[in-house]
Amino acid sequence: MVKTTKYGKDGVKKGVWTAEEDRLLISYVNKHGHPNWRQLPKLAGLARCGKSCRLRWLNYLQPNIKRGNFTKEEDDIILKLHEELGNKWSTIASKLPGRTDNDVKNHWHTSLKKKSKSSNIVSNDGESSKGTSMDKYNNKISVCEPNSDHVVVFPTLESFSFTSQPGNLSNDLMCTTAISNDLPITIKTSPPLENGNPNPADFWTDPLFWSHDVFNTNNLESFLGETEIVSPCAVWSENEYAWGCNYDGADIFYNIMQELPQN
DNA sequence: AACCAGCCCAACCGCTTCCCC
DNA sequence: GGGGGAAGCGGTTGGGCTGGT
Repeated sequence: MVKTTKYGKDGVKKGVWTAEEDRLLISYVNKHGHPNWRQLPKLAGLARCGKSCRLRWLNYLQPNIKRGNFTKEEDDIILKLHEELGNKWSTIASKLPGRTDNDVKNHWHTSLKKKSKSSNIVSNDGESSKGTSMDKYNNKISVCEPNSDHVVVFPTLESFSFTSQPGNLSNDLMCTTAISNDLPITIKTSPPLENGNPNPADFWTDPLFWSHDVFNTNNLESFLGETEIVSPCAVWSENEYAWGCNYDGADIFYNIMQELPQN
């Protein structure tokens, strides 16, 4: 940013706005509106370009601008919409009253991008999205279905077994998830296999690999004979693990979970 | 207290889209 | 249809702030 005041070769002022400039801009727009931004600075007595005036008004001076920290709800909306729309900041901002595209964009780059990175899902068509996090210290996995508000929280996560190194995919990569609550969740698990181990290669490519619906933990119990789901798991990178699940009839997700730091 | 690194965010730049003639 | 000007949009910059050493 040009925070110290500078002048362009055409005499146009750049840099941080002074209180007096703000006052002039507010006063003019309140009286006349802004039918023509290019003409506005001349008429308002400002040594700025129209673009600069427009930006200052839209991002800072117009009424009902909300300042201060983003709420958890706003964060969730941004994360969800960014997943659906990508960097369509103005569209995302339009869903958040009082927030500007610049606000949303800055907030994304300074805060949400990291959050988003720590909870990626890779779907079976190879595209990345977000929504899964693992907190093994608090025994929780959360799964957020792309393109919906639906979040499933697996309430207990009793054991993990990661036996391979980052980048490896082999038959000894297993994730054991024990569910004890009677929750209305749907999970597809791998069918019993001849050798007892799923093939991790299929895990990445075969959408039919997971074939059994389980509608609650009672069904799960009757299906598996025990309240334990064993699914293939890959060590994706340091502190990141991948596993697969499916619920509510949605397509197979290959979830990348980041191990959260212990509090 | 001084220095440094990383973060935050206001503002700019350049490209795209829209709209009017 | 197309040319030009205005507005909109997203990427990027960099000064100030803050927390750590």
